[in-house]
Amino acid sequence: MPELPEVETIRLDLCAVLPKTPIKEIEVFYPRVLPYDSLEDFASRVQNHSIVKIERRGKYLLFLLSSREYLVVHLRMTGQLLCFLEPPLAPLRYLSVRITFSSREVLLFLDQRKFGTMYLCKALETCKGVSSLGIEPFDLTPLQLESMLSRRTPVKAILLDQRRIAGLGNIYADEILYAAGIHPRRCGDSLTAREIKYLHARIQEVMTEALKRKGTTIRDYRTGEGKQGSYQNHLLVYGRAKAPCVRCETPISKEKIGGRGSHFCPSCQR
DNA sequence: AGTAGGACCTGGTGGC
DNA sequence: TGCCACCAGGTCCTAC
Repeated sequence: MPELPEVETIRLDLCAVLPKTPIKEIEVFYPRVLPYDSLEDFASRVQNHSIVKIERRGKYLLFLLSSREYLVVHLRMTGQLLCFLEPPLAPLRYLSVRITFSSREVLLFLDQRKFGTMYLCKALETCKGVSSLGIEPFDLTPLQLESMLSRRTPVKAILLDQRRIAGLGNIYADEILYAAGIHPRRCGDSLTAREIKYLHARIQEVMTEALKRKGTTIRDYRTGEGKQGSYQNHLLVYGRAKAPCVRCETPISKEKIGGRGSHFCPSCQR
């Protein structure tokens, strides 16, 4: 689920509410949430340390601990992070991890599909997943985009490749390409300089708007405050297969491109 | 270097 | 209504 605007929204919300007090206890209810660390090692390295800062790279959340280690979290498809002042009384479905602070607040990691992961790392440069991430969309220059596109690969696959651009996912890739009027199957090296410049601007525009609206809630995504985002009300192609294009009324197509369901207007996107 | 497919999971939806 | 195949916002791995 969560792409850059969603993860950034969660980060901002958690920055406002997460306590600065030490972590008293960390309970793991689904062991595979920790792909690299043993439960004991993980708990002992987190316990008694506080969260100093929350950063983000691509779709990863990075909790800097007072031990100088990073607690790295990836929400994958259905992960949620919610902070409560008091631990909820009723047992929660899909609870993967519960972090309890010495001031009694709790941070819950809920994950219906259980794809989400958590691990510790000493330095981001050597951190699995994070170290190979590409450029943040907001830092991307038109020139960098041009060099990424100079290959015989569908432009959609290039936008989704986290080693190139970090943070774009399936929803926003479809929306960006629609806004840019570019067919997702076009090879990167077929784009003109003018198209690349326009595409670059649409990346910035869609990401800015999605962030402003605190992300897209299709089903599971919630902000750090447990609320829905609202960009789903502004989607023009994603999830609109067979519905009329808002510009030309041609039915929106849906095809598998680069292994992902891709929505586009066969008339507006060439 | 590329891409296609399967794996990891659970649950909602659409078709019959 | 009931069942089942298929699909889902992400990433990693293997095989071609």
